Amino acid sequence: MKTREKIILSSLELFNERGERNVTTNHIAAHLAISPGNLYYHFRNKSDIIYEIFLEYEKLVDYYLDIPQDRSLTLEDLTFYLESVFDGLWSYRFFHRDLEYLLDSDPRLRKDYREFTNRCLAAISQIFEKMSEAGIIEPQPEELRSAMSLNVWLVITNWMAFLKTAHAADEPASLSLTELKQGIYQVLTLEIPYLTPAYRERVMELRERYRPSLPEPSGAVV
Amino acid sequence: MKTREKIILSSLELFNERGERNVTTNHIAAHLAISPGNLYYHFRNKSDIIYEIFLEYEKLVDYYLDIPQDRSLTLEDLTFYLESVFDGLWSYRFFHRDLEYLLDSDPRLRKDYREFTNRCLAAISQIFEKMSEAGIIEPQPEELRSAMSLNVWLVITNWMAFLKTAHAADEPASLSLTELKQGIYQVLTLEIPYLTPAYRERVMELRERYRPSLPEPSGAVV
DNA sequence: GTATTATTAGAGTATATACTCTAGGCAGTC
DNA sequence: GACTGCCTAGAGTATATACTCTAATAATAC
Repeated sequence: MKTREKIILSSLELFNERGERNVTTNHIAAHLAISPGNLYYHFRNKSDIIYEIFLEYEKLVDYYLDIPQDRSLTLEDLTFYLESVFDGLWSYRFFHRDLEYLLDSDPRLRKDYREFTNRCLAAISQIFEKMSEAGIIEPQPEELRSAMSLNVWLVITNWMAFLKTAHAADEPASLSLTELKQGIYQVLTLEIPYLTPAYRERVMELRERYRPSLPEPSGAVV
Repeated sequence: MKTREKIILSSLELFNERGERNVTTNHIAAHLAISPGNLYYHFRNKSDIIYEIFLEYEKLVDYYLDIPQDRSLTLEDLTFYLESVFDGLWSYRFFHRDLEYLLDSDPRLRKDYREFTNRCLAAISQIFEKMSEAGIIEPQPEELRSAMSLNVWLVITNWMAFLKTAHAADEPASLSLTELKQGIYQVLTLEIPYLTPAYRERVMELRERYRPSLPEPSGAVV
């Protein structure tokens, strides 16, 4: 593997594990057993590494959220979208953690991320539309659909932060993909009241599959 | 005003403006025109300042979310809760921005914040319960109510990050309390399907008051 | 083989950051 | 007026961090 690629992979790994703020370029070089000079031969600065990682993340999610226009959606499609999005969140989980700082330090990233968000929101809205076409949920006025899509986005992008901060374990790193996917349970909760009678039961079963196992982080009230 | 108190106020101000990560103890001292030594006479370290600020934040929100047990809730109560919570978020807006890092660097804060989250979730759930008692929303099973409460929490705590990252303006600081309160619109969106016929119209009017003015940040799809 | 280009090592640097240390001022009190 | 306790100044420090520079090595082209 090329050094450049190795740098990206290692950076992602370290960022995910320890948080971008806690990972220096020297750490990355040390982790790869290469010299700092070598790292800076391949990347002008830390921001550039992060930007490259973002481009990969963006590509992945755009790929997942490519909604077929020639056919209607099935429940399997919905499951795929949800699973994929949370897989993506997991693989690039450092990103949302320090998002604001990252966008403040790189105007390029800020612009791209803003457009990325808008694409995601449009995709979510489109999924809702096609779900109502498919008779899974009741049709909703445009305005409501777009507000709902935004809520879905907020729940998805904030679910990990919630887990990490509300988690009972004291070790911050102890977070699994399984727990992350309980976010799907939360997203499906948003859709419950809009389900058609024809699909209600099947979606509720789907949702049940992601129910947090006890002790659930949200339930335990002190 | 005592120096100690001035340090807390100035720190909060600077943290909110520039983000905790971009504000050093030296900045704080300089901003107050006191010496670093003086600052460290009053606080052992930066974490201690942040912890004190959190205690104030916690106290404020706990005060806002003190649900009266001897009477039922009105729409005015609901409005008050929503307005207050977003006021609180605004006043301590630096906090959620760097939350994960802050909790990782201070176990005391991690523990307290976890309990704080649980209290908030319990309060939201209680508000839902009392709203159904008051005939504002239809009663829901415990399980659904708790999942909904969590979604409300996720939307509330992530709304500001969304604004800051999806905002069209390039200046990161250009965010107003008014925009922040459009989060109320999003929260009320969550409740729409559960409204009773008796209250539906009034709540929809309330929601309308917080509708984002065009160009709305979420709507403009690229 | 030789010239050229791409890659790498590793020491080094300017700056920043959290925090320390010592000396001293000032207000009250006897 | 000197003692005491609280507060403050400001120079200083150890460490970290992002990044640079030079020289050497490996790969490739001719």
